[in-house]
Amino acid sequence: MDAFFASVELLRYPQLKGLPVVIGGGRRRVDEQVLQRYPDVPLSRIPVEAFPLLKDYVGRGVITTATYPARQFGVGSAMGMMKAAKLCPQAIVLPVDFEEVRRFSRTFKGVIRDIAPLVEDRGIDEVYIDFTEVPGGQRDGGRVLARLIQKSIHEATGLTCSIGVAPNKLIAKMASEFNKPNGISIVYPEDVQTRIWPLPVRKINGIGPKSEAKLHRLHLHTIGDIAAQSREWLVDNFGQAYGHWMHDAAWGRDDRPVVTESEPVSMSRETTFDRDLHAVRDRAELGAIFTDLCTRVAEDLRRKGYVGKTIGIKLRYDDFRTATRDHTLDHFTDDPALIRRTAGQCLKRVDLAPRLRLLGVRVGKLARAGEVPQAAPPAAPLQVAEHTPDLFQGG
DNA sequence: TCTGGGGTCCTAGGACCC
DNA sequence: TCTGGGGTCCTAGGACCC
Repeated sequence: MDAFFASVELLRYPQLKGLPVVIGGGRRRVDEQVLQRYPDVPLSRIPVEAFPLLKDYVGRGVITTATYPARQFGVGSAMGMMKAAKLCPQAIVLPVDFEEVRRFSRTFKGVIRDIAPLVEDRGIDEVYIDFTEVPGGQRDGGRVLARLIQKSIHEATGLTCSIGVAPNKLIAKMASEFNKPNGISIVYPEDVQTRIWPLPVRKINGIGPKSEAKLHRLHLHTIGDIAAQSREWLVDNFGQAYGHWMHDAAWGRDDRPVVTESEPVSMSRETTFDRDLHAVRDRAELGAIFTDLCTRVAEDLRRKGYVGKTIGIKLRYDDFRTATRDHTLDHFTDDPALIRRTAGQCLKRVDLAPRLRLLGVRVGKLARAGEVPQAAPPAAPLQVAEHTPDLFQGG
């Protein structure tokens, strides 16, 4: 989907079309205060001047999506709001409305499944679609079906998307970016040398900032540069698994199937604080946040019908270092109190001297609630000795 | 003025078992 | 008396993706 989060907001506020708009930020919903000044005005009639600007933003958020006009200023996904404010202070800022975005996500995926049933979820705004057996899926290299999907999504949602059609997922993903927004791009196997090799290495889905930097140090900049290396050389420099994968990727080889169903591996909740907190000095505040995170993961588990065995915590220190600890129980649970107690024990195994900027709670080793061997004993006997208050509790 | 939140997968060492 | 070899699980960290 093209600039998905932003496009969803533009449906509500069409008066912002053509303007630089960024979506993102933390919990400071500046917009609500501003927009509440117009209680009886339809959303689409609220004057543009009333919307909050990036230059007035305060907080630790990052940008989730920027409209194309905003991107002209160099702002984009994952950029800190404060940095973006320097590049484009006049941009309008809106918070993420997850419920609304999820609603549109379900709608567009439903439209696609009605046309082509083999769909793999790739997050809220992306899917892989297997065209192979869809009637008409081969006409004009897939362009006819791609157009039909675009048209159907637009009719159902008013939103545009970009589609890449290729022999495999790896190339299709790259192709989908060739004609953004509202574009279609067909890449045939014989096009790899002319259309893929000139691209920067970072365009390969699976090469991130770290690998890019290492490739640059080795004087490899384009995908063609990687393809020119021997498999052995890549294995020597990047290890067995990654080296082989990189060689295949550079040659456009990818045999991963489109996976239509999958089970979750873990569920987690985490939060970055407005200001860094100290385990001792801000104990009460941290304790409340910690308990809330545990409660929310437990709610997520119950709502979705899962139980988990491994309870973990995640801390981020003021210098951005991350620490994780986890503990595997001998039975499955979705009990918030047990999650809280177990996570509390994990807390005792990390350094709590530096200030913290983030706290998270994770439950892994999931199983469907109905399919575990035996029901979790409600008052599971976590050893009495272990059941001493953790740092965020008591007193 | 740094850098969200929710995920997956991989690696590597150690425990433990046969 | 000198250290096998394979497998699985647990834990911590990290790369990467949307």
